[in-house]
Amino acid sequence: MLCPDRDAKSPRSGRRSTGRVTLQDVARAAGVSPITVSRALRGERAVAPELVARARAAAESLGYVPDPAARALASQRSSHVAVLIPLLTNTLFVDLLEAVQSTLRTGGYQTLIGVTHYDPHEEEQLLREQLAHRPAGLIVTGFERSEGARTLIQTSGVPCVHMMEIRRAPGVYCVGFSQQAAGQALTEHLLARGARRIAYAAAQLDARVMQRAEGYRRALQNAGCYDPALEFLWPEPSSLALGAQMFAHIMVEATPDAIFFCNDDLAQGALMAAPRLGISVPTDVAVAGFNDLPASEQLVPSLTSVHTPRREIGQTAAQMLLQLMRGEPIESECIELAWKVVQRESA
Amino acid sequence: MLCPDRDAKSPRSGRRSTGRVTLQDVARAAGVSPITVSRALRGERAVAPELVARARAAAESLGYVPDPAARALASQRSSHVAVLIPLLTNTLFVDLLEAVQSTLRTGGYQTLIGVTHYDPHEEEQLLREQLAHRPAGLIVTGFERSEGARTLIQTSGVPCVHMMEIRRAPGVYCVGFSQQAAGQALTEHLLARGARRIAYAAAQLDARVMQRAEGYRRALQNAGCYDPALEFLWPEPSSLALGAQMFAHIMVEATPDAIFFCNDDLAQGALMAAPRLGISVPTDVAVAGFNDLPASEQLVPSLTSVHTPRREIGQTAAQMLLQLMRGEPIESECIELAWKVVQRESA
DNA sequence: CTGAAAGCGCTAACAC
DNA sequence: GTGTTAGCGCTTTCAG
Repeated sequence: MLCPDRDAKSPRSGRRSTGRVTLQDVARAAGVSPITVSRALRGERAVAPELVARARAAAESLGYVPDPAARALASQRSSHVAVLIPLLTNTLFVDLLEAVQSTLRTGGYQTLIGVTHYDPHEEEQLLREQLAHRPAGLIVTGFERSEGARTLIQTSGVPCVHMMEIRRAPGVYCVGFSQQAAGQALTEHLLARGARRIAYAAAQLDARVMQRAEGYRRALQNAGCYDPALEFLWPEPSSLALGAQMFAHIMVEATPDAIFFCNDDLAQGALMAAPRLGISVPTDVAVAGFNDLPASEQLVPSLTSVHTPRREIGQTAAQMLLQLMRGEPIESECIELAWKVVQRESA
Repeated sequence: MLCPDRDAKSPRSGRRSTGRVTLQDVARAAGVSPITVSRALRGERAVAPELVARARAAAESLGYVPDPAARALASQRSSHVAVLIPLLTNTLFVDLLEAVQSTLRTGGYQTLIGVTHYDPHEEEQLLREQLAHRPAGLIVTGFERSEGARTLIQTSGVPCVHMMEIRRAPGVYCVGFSQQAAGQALTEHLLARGARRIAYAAAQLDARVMQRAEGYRRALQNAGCYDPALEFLWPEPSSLALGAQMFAHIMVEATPDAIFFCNDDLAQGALMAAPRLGISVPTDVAVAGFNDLPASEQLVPSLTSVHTPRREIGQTAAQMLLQLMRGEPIESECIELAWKVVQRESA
């Protein structure tokens, strides 16, 4: 079964034979040329249905598996997609990654992860490494990056899709939503519920956080109750513990009647810490995380959050990239997904 | 600067030139043969220091980046490492992944993720796909897998390191700790604190959960207070919500004086739900998650947990794999890392 | 619609 | 220590 006459033609036989079942072996078994098998298996160009069947059968019976390295070398394109995300410690990005990964897998692509830690320098370095591997595609988070990184992406010629933010520009592919609009909507929702002193609690301060802050500001300015003293922008990394800390600080310093936490971590930490802090959250304090806060609505009288379609963003971005990589036409370069404000009252 | 006489020797010139800077270009610039540059850059075999310097300089000035596909094809080994984990929704595995990924990166390897969803069939399928890419190494979680998967790993010849569990056997590489011993120690700790009716709350029921349960059982049997009615083994996937549900159920059905949750998720969910459930956790109820529960000790009088060195496991496993891939000698095939029981009293 | 030839860029094997 | 030669397994190009 194993390539009986593999060395028939090479005089200094089998010098580097790897024991792998090759296209050549399949071709011999199917009684056609290697290139025909290649085309048949890839479904590229037109091949007589009968030959396709024979090729497939032969490949199947020999257990043929194409060698990705050889394929990449010959075609100048690999089956890898590099995905760059800021952190793995934030469930938002993990959810995105998971959705991206599983969608790409169905398309036959492997996912290479890169964690930037919100560091432009590290992102650029990572991009350089990843692009050296000639990935078939690239998925990055947001638009905030170094000039060098931008150039690397552009000149690489590798199709790239941006997640989480949207920007309408020619040749820019993105899937996300308007962070600012979402922030504004959430704030308006709190206003509509009667809150007036709404604090904004943010950490990390990446681009998206600041866009949400801008939405918050506009909503309050429109309502005539913007107060800079209610903005708490802390640069350190977001975490549950920091959320608890900020919550304690804000409740004491600012006596707000609602708090808009810029993300889940902070909100969740605040909610969990509340009992210990002895701060009995008054009925009119709403805590608003930016996404879904699992199982924590019990801790406060009311909880407002914006449900953002994380998994859908990851999936849609991956699908768009698949189309790009396959050279298929794209309907829209920029897909804006819907989020919604969700209000939950404690039971 | 760009390969001036690239087509000098090929009659039907430039048929498929890719514009990439190749080893050939560097060799020309350095005035040596390609293979010498290759060896110099890889630090393989002995090359005259002077030539090494010239090669490096030329590579640097031309901006040469080795082509991984060509390298993989020629050498039959890629620079990819496949990492298989059960879930991305559990922080344990995310932490492991993060540690593995960053350690591998320092060694020049790329991480390919595979999520098995605790499904042996899916794992086998994934393994098949991943191994087709001839990864340089493989990292998997635990030892519980299908016979087919085991065979795939063995016959692939790809070095493989197991995380999280330990098993001393020739040719088996692993980094982890004894789940059973940890479970037993935690239970004994609770016993020492005076608890007698200790419930075991578990979900998912993978191998590691059951090993911890076995430790729990032994500790209670030794103490003469094992009661099967206190074991709650629910097969559904673990989550915060499930933790809340189990907590309510257990407190009503079993009136325990301590609960050993088999993992963080369940414990955290229980802690968060407690206030709403109206179950004022009595002073003598200890809730023990299996790992670190961030910022939640405030919710119960006392919290016992086992701190397992997740990041250290990931890092150590990756380091071991790096040694294996480089053909370096390994001191120990099986590394057992230390965990510790941590007791925190509410302030 | 099918095939022959020619590499993709690199490294293993062997000589010198 | 260095170079020569011959591929790794696939796909592109160009002819039929």
